[in-house]
Amino acid sequence: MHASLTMKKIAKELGVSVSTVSRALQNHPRIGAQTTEKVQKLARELHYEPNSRAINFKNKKSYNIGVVLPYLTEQYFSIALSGIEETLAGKGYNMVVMQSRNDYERELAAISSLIRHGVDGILVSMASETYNKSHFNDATHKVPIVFFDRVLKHPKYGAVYGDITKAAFDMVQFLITKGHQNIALLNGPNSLQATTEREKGYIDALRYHSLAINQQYIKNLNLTKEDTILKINELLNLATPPEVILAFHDYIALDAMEVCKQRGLKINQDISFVTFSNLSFCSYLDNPPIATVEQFPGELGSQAARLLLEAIEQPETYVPREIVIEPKLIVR
Amino acid sequence: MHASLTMKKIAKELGVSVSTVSRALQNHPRIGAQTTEKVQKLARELHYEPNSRAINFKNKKSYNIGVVLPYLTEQYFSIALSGIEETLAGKGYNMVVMQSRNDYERELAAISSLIRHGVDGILVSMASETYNKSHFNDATHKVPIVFFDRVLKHPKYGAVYGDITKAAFDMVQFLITKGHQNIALLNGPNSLQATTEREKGYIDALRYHSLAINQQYIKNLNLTKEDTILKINELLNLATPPEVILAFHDYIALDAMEVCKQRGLKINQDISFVTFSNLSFCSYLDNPPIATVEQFPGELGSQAARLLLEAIEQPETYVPREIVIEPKLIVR
DNA sequence: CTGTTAGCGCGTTCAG
DNA sequence: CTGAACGCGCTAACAG
Repeated sequence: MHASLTMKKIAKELGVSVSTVSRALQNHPRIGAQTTEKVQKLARELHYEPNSRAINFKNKKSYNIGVVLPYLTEQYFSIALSGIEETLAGKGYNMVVMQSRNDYERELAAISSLIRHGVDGILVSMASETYNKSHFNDATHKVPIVFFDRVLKHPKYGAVYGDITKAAFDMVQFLITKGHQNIALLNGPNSLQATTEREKGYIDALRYHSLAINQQYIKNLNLTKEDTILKINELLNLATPPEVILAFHDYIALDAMEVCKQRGLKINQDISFVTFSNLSFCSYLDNPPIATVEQFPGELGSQAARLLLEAIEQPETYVPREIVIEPKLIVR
Repeated sequence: MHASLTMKKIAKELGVSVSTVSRALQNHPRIGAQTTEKVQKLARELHYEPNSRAINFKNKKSYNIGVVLPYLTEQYFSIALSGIEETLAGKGYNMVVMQSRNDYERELAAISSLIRHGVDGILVSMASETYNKSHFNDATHKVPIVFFDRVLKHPKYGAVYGDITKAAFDMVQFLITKGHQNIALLNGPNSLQATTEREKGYIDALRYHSLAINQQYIKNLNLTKEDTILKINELLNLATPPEVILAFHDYIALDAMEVCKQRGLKINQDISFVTFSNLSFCSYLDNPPIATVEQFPGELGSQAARLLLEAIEQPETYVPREIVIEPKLIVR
């Protein structure tokens, strides 16, 4: 770690002014050819690199984007993150990542930390425990915010998400046409917008096919394994247990499957599962969920990043808007 | 996005000097109680927040740490990343993440981008395609570098990694005592230090138990699925195919298992697998690898972060060193 | 073509 | 107790 080499030093060395050095380094046309050459030569020899902190300071930009999401160890989010990184990198931005762990306080702390660290904008996938949303309002006075996947729908914010209602509708319809009638829903927590939408699609499809809605078939989960075990047992204990279960995502399905197996049920025979995420390892299972909804998390992240960059780079013309990514039903 | 609120404005508003505002905001003892109160009150009302870019600039610190790793969608790395994030967050640092995708050029670009963005230090898990290491040398003149997991062993760099030789030795010994003799190794690429170490442990254990080394049982993979399929087929086509296969990591084992199944072999009966990572979803498999090595990636990341913070915060006393995390054999 | 000056926002030293 | 002045490194408007 050398003592930092500044333009000042190379200016003194060459007996020219700092601004001449500055201009020579950026090939300013109004600088003499041999002066420019002389400066660039010495800069190269000394391995001069401009101090990015000074430049950021002057430009009021850091070219850093904050990302706040529940867990980066969840494959779904890590794929989204990968999409974000790719898009940002292409535009010269870097990505600062923080996990909320689905906790409101942590989400709050993450956002304020990012702002204090001087990011140019923030991408957020909301924590499931976030009921009070005022911190987003505070933050957006400082930097633009765009939501992805777990979004807050409000004209003030950009948002990129999948059409969960349609996905749920399509999924249930598919199950009905396959002859299933007793279809249960292991849904997410109430705090997530998608939970309501998923339930709506589920109910709409049943109604559309003139099937009764059984409220006992609808369970909201808090995303802990314990709760999943509790709720799947409640379903299995019903007088008429479901034949198919729509699970919020693959890990919920896996935990529920375990319980079924322990109770002597054969997966995809006595009971089947379908899910709302399409994680790669499911293809390695002997009895994977029979259908799943691909939500294209990478695309989600990428589009959100693009929207945020627009907000940052064209603030005058930018209008917060929502982008909907069509999910795709995949039958295995 | 408001026009930025600076100390200057609140100073003018109150008819005091900027330095008074500065001092009042940090509760400087030599400022009058009511002045301090007055300043802090207005600052609160106006939601004043110090401009971190200015502070970073002055302090020559960004409190940002760069992390470069192959793929953040690989669970192993995302767990490491999670450990890094947690440790850094506790010390007020944020984490800037970039993927090398195992590509040398991308790794190079990532490191130089991070330096240009002004990070205070860099954590690296090397790309498998990185044969030329000079960029690390260049980079470390600007900021400290600490390696984790896929390390470059050199006195100049800090490094945190698992004792792969011992892990491989223990694993093979376990298999031998279980009565296995024909043990093959689906190893990583040659560019990774761990590949050599794993092979050494494997060979040492066989020798220790006076078993012959069969070079045909040792395969190096380039981590593509195609190559895995190729090499497992080569093993299965041998006159005496192996009974057990040590796989570099779980995804390699899964791909290899697929091939075995297609060829009519029963997993854990005709042929068994053991692996060098312990990914959560394996517990959901009907026939998971019979044993695995837990390498504690979160701990690896966390320790590397701690080491790097030491390098950053106590540069005078810091001496680059290596920290070895003992892997643990897990029998299922 | 090049040097001087000013300023970005903040902390700190030096005066008073 | 408080203000003025300076400097961090770089860029750019303003003078020559």
